[in-house]
Amino acid sequence: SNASSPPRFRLMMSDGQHSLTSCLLATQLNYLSEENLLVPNCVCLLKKTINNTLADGRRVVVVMDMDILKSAKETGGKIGNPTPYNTDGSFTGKTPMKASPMKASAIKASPSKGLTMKVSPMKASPMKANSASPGSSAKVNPIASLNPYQSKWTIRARVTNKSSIRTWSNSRGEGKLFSFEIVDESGEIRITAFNKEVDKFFSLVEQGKVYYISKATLKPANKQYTTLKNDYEMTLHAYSSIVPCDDNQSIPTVHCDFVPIAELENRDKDAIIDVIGICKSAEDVSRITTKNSREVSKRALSIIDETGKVVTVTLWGEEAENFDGSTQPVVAIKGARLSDFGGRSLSALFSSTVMVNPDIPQAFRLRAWYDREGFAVNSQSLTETRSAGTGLNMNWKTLSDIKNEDMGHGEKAQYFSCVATVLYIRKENCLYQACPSADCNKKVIDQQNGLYRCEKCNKEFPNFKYRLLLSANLADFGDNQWVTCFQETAEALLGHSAETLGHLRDTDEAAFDEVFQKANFTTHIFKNRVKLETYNDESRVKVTVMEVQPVDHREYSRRLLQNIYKLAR
DNA sequence: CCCCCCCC
Repeated sequence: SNASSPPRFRLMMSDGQHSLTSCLLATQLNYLSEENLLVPNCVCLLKKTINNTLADGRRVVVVMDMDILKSAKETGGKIGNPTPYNTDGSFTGKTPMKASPMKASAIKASPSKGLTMKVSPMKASPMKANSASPGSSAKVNPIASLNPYQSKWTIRARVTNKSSIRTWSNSRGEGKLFSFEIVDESGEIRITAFNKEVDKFFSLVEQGKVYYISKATLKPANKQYTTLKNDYEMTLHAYSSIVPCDDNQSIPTVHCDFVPIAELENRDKDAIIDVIGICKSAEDVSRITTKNSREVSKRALSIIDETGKVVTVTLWGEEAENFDGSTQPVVAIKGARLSDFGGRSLSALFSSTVMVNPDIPQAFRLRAWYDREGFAVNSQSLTETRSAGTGLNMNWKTLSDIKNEDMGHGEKAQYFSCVATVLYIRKENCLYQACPSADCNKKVIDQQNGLYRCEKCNKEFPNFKYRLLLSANLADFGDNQWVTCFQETAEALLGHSAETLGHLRDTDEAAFDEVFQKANFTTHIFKNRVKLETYNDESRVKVTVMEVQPVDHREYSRRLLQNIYKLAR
């Protein structure tokens, strides 16, 4: 080899009828090991290497691919006379080597004349375990044996994860693609189809089915983008072949290593894990804008398993849009990523497989457990959520609890949620004229000259804005409670803006009254702050409504059932 | 030839 160029190795090879002297790059030489003596097109004998890399005394019989021979030819190898060697490296003196009949195939030698080369393959031993399926002349190669230096192979594998069609547009062009993952007994690999191959193969390739696949291009996988255990990935091209296979008993189906939810606390951030649980509750789907200003749908689920722990899982895109959690299905995800958001949470990736009510024993076990007792367990979530959302980590109280538990008597204010019905809302003094400055809500003084003075801003304005400050009496089955609602919560309760109400009060008293009538006896979820306040030596518990939300009756009923269940045992 | 894995 030349010191200034990448090291090359001179090889002498023979297929039994022809011999070849070739130069290979060191990287190609790495393939010359026992593990890949697999491709039957050509039997070659590695006589010696100049470098010490393989100079460990071994003589290696290498079964190589046509493309290697071809590229070897182009890089300086030359076809010579037959020079057969025994597998121990000794010269037989005869031709050809142990030959089995097989139809000849041709290679084109570039650049000029076509060159036909007969091949008489020797059956390499690793192939025997994967002999051809009945009625097929194709030999089946293990996925693990594939590499870019051999192209004559056929694999038989099951589709474990199929993407939807995606388009791209960048400086290098635009197009569409889809990809899928396949598995056989030996390993797994990702396959990508572009443009025309998308049209040709997208509908043929189905999740879970088994296919014979051949004539695709292998290239190194970018490990940055894949968690599959393969150094290569596959690209389909015009001549690629994908043929459905019915004889699929031996091909493994998707295998999951489900991690119990409670166990997620001990796993590392960014771990890729499989998880299964009952979807206890699901958010509505929502649209968010990413940092790269892309719009995407998302939906968070809360899933629970036999450990009694709950974790939030986020689905994205179509998966989020199509998910229906209303029947509390079993959800299994292969390859979800563990994040540390909110303590511990999970996110589905593009490479994840999301299965709803999968036909697997773990799913049936979970279903039985949940319907029998799981629904009522005092579950704890690994994911702390600040928003109302799931209703799993809410501090639910009845109104009588406020008094019985002396809520708000401590140093800090306490927060609780309740389901309660409006008994009465005071109309009197519910609206005030406030400073029109954006961040100031101070009550203004009517100067009676068309101007309104704000003491806080120390300014006079020709206008004011209406703001709401409601006193309302709420009741549940056990007690009632006076609460205060400021602007936003008051607007939510009354269903009108402060501005509208102010205008109504000034112009149409009957309509104004009706708004209050309508709000009476409505039931909501109230999220409240409670604090004991002392004014003029008189202490009273003050409850302020922070949020008013509609009752999710399904979720509320479940909670009631759960409470009944707890009382009953 | 893609390679986006996001948000709170």
